Amino acid sequence: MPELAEVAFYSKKWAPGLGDRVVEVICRERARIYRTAEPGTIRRGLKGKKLTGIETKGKQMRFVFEEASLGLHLGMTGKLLVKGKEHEPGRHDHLVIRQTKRSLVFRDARMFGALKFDSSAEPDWWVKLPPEVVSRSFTLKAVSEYLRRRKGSPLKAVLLQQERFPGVGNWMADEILWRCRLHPGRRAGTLGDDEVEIFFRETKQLCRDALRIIGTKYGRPPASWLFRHRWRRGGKCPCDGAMLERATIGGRTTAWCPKCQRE
DNA sequence: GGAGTTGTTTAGGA
DNA sequence: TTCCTAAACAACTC
Repeated sequence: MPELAEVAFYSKKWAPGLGDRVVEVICRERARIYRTAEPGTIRRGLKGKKLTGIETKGKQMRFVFEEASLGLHLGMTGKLLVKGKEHEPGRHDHLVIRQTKRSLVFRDARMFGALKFDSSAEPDWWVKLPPEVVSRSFTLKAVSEYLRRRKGSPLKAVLLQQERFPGVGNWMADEILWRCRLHPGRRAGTLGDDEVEIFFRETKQLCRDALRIIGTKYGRPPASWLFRHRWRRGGKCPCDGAMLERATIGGRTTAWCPKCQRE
């Protein structure tokens, strides 16, 4: 489920644990989320440490402890919860961090999520993440160059590239292209300068809007967004009422309006 | 029972 | 080399 704004929202779920110390770490050892970090390392590295900070970049999260960083990606079905300090881990609770007053829980049914651990303050895997779409260093020039580099790819596939559009996922990509009135199957190299500029502007703006609406209180986007119509059978374009189309583009289910987003 | 799911990585082909 | 696509991962819902 989680894209940029949902990740921002979920990261705050563990905020009640800020300033409190880790008493015990429970890992479901064989869970696939440990493919990128040893459970033993995480257990030893976090025990006794105080949670001091929470950050997100795109779909990545980082929980900062004293002399330790825990990286966390929610994958497709990951969720963060806070439970009582005696919380008995459920079937999909693969990581439970017990503090003095509560348990911080990472729950993930499909286990596409992943963890990372480092005992330094600024681990490479965090520092080297690409600039956020809403930041100043996300520029028209960078987007324009990237579109040229991926000139043969459909726009939908390009927007899903985390190295350039960190945090953009399936529904956000559809929403951006719908706002731009660009067909998702359009090849990246065929855009004119004016279209590139619109693409750049709408990408940034949608990320801002999503963070505002979903990022802090998990609000529901207004009915004027494609979001509210894209999954419904017989969904209609909120702009002109035309029946939405659906197909696999860039390997993912894609919805668009055939009337305003012409090929 | 089968198809589909808001993500990422990797293998292999062009 | 570089870029692009499809498959694999796993569990749940419709």
